[in-house]
Amino acid sequence: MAQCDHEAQHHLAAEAAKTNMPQEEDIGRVSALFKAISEPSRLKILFALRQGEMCVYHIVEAVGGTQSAVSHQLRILRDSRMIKARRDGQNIVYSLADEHVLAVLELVCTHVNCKI
Amino acid sequence: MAQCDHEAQHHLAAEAAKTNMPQEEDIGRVSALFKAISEPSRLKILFALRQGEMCVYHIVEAVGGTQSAVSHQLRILRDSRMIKARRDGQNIVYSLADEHVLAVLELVCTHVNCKI
DNA sequence: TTATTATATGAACAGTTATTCATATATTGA
DNA sequence: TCAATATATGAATAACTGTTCATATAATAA
Repeated sequence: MAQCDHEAQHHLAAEAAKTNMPQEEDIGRVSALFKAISEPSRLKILFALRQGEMCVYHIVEAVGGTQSAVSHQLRILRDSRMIKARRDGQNIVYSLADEHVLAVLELVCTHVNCKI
Repeated sequence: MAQCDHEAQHHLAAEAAKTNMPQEEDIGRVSALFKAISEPSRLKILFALRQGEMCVYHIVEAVGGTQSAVSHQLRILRDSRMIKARRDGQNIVYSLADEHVLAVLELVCTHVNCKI
């Protein structure tokens, strides 16, 4: 049993936390979203797409790495709805899914004090 | 070579992306930050701490799991500066590091609610 | 149709990470 | 001092993830 000096206060907070804890499913969705943008290669792709939509070839040109690796990462970003894709002839053109993506990126950059 | 219909436009975007790509070090810092909050167990801890500061025992009460596992996750969150700790007698009391943490959580929750 | 180009994907391997278990450290009270 | 409590941590293991390689799919042109 906990015997801390703030037993009553912390217990209330813990109870409130349990009450307000998002559903397991939502926790999973949010963590999946964070996970999608927690790898340097994927983060670079997102930063690159701030400049506008690009097909795979130019994304590879912008971020480096092999076409295969970039394709795999694009798939993950797409599955987690960070980016969207449309076919245009032989090419698939990718772009950021919506303004929330950019907002999250910039907010976190502020948090870590890095200039973008 | 890329032969897409938007060669000129995409090439410009790719060049701009390379020019504006954050330093490798900053990419690493941002992705590390996302990684810290991309696991369900850590995310639950952050959601719990929205209710206010808590000692380890009550965090365990709020999010479940073993004391050891929670302590390991607290360490990761602390190292990545998502939470801060202070000793209070026998207890270590944890709280969210600053308002950015909450802001990021809520922004992403909004994003998830809008989409998916 | 076949050849070429652009992109995607399955499998395997290497590197990473979360949990458990046992134990260590630190504080308090007797 | 010793015992009890609260928290942290090292090691081991299992699960997960990113990349590479080879190949598949899809669109276009000849």
